[in-house]
Amino acid sequence: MATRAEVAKLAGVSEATVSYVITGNRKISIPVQKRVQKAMDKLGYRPNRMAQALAGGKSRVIALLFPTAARGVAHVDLEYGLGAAQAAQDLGYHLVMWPTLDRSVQEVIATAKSGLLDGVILMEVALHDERVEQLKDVGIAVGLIGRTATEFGDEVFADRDFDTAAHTALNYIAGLGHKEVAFLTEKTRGKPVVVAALTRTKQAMKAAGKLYGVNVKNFESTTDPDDGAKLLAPILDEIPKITAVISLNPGAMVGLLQETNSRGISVPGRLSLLSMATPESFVSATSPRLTTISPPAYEMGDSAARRLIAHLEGTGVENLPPQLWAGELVVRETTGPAQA
Amino acid sequence: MATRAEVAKLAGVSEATVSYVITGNRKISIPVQKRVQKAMDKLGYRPNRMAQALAGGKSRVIALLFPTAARGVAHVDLEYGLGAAQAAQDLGYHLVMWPTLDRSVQEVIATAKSGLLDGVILMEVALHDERVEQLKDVGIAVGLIGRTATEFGDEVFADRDFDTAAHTALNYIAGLGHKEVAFLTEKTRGKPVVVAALTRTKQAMKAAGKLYGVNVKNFESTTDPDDGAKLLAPILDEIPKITAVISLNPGAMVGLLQETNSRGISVPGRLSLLSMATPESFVSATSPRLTTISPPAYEMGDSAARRLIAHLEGTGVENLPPQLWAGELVVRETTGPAQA
DNA sequence: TTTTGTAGTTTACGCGTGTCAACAAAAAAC
DNA sequence: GTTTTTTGTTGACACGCGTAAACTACAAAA
Repeated sequence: MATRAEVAKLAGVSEATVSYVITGNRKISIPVQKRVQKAMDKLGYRPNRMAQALAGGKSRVIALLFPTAARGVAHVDLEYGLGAAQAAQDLGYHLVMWPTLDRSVQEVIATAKSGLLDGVILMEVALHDERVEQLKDVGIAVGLIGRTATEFGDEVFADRDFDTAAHTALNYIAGLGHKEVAFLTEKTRGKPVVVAALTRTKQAMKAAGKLYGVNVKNFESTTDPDDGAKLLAPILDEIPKITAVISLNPGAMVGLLQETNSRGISVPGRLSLLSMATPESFVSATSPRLTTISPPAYEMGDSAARRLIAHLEGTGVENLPPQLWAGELVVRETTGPAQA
Repeated sequence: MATRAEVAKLAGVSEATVSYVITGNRKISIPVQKRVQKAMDKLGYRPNRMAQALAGGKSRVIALLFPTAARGVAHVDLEYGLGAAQAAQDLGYHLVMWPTLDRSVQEVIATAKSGLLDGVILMEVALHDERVEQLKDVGIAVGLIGRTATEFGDEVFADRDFDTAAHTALNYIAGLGHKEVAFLTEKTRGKPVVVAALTRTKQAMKAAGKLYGVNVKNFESTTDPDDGAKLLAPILDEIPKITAVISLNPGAMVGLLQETNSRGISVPGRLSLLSMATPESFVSATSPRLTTISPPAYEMGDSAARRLIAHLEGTGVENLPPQLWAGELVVRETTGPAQA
């Protein structure tokens, strides 16, 4: 653990010069730069991050909040996290995992005030998310995976492109001849948190339905597969002409799929199923395998982290990955032409 | 962001006294303690973690390595992470997510030398895992989820209790009258990393098989469900008397299950299926739902983190959660009596 | 009264860095 | 040749805390 002083002595320069070589905040002549670089290499020098953070007032650490209560923690959250963590590392930052049971940000704020955190990434964002205000009020930078009601502006976020996703879904479904479609969404258990994604998708589906001449009827369920299974009968009873189900609720969707199996309802013969939020790893377990339009979670995590860090560093928004992601339609075995 | 100096002035004591009140490393009279406490509360004081780390030589930050290459990152890894992160928070530590593509620890070592990391938790541990030596050689504390070949000693780890798991599995299976069992394990794609869990489970299954009078025949597959599906025919051809499959390979298991569905092989009539490593969230997608003995990943992450931190702080190993976890047998729909 | 002891508190410094203001040397302008 | 400007480098200090060593006050022992 060599220090700056040792590097300076070995290179025959002052400590300040070593610092400026590292940060590039002052012009240093090429020969001196080389001497310093050589000395650093020889000593295996790495600046002490704690000292950097203390002197510079920035820790270059961000936190990713995992809300563990409302609907549990899904595999998709892990992908967000891995994408964000990898991006952070690429940019010289680090990402700490921050599980929260109750969506409270008190501890996060305290930790940020203690200098450990420069910023926070939130998931499962509500349309009116008080966490965002609370954090911004005390001067903590916030990045979102998802988005509040605020229109673009200077918000730092990565989110699904709900409009495009809905259009892709209904264009595909309408193309197969389906006219009556059930749209399966989530009902939060316990504390009601209206996630922004839900509202936005509902709106987008409504609009896209009109555009493609498809009747979209909304159904709700918890994320418990058993609840999804119980929904099959009501859906078919209420509107017998329904020939397709599009779901934003992966848990309920697999339950519903299982129920079709056990009741001998042909998929995709009688009913086509399209999931808008099922992670790749999950699909392999379903049979028949679900047709999906899933958001690229890893890339969204990456984008959110890069945007937050760009915001922290005050660098521009050029060369950043996209803000909105529609996700690709992957046709598998649960969708087909509507019955005549 | 009040500082120690302000607290000291408000309380009418020296800065050192404030420090000692916080750390408890010197005896301070009760009245003074109360004055200081009151001053801290009034100012909303939080010690600056960067300064603490710099002065104290400890960052109280640990990293969790996510190996993203060999078999991808599974949901179980997220649970390890959440358990470890929560434990860390409870103990005043923080856990950074550290994805690694190639199992290299060079960057981790560099970061630890820079003072940001006090220790590291490794997953997917090999019997002879060079990462452990590399880290320990440079004085970085290591905790394991899993375990190397080293017998207990002073190793810091949480691992599955393979013997108990194997006994539970075979006791249950033998009790159903099965005599010939296929044991389905993982074949690493690409770089061959022999994960310790694999070796240990094989041994345990062998021993337990003898004990319960069950013939256990080993089969290998990648974690790709399609590969698992392809294994059904060979298994039934090679040893027609096989009536049960026990799997350590969740991916292959779901593929195999799907293959029984599509080939009309009755589960559990003709073949019973028992998975030893399928996360809860995954099970809900399978139909019929898999009987499992799964390790409690959250608790194992918790245990590993607590043990690593206890090691770092030099506190004893009393009051720590268990080191070995067998996991509970959850009987669902894929196991039943052996055919006569 | 002096000495010894002890509990409680403070002084003083180090941890390793970022960066401002000052400075020397070289180049440019006059 | 002198003054001004530019370029490159450095000394000095601040960041906020932990802690060893010194010190004070006061009680107990001699």
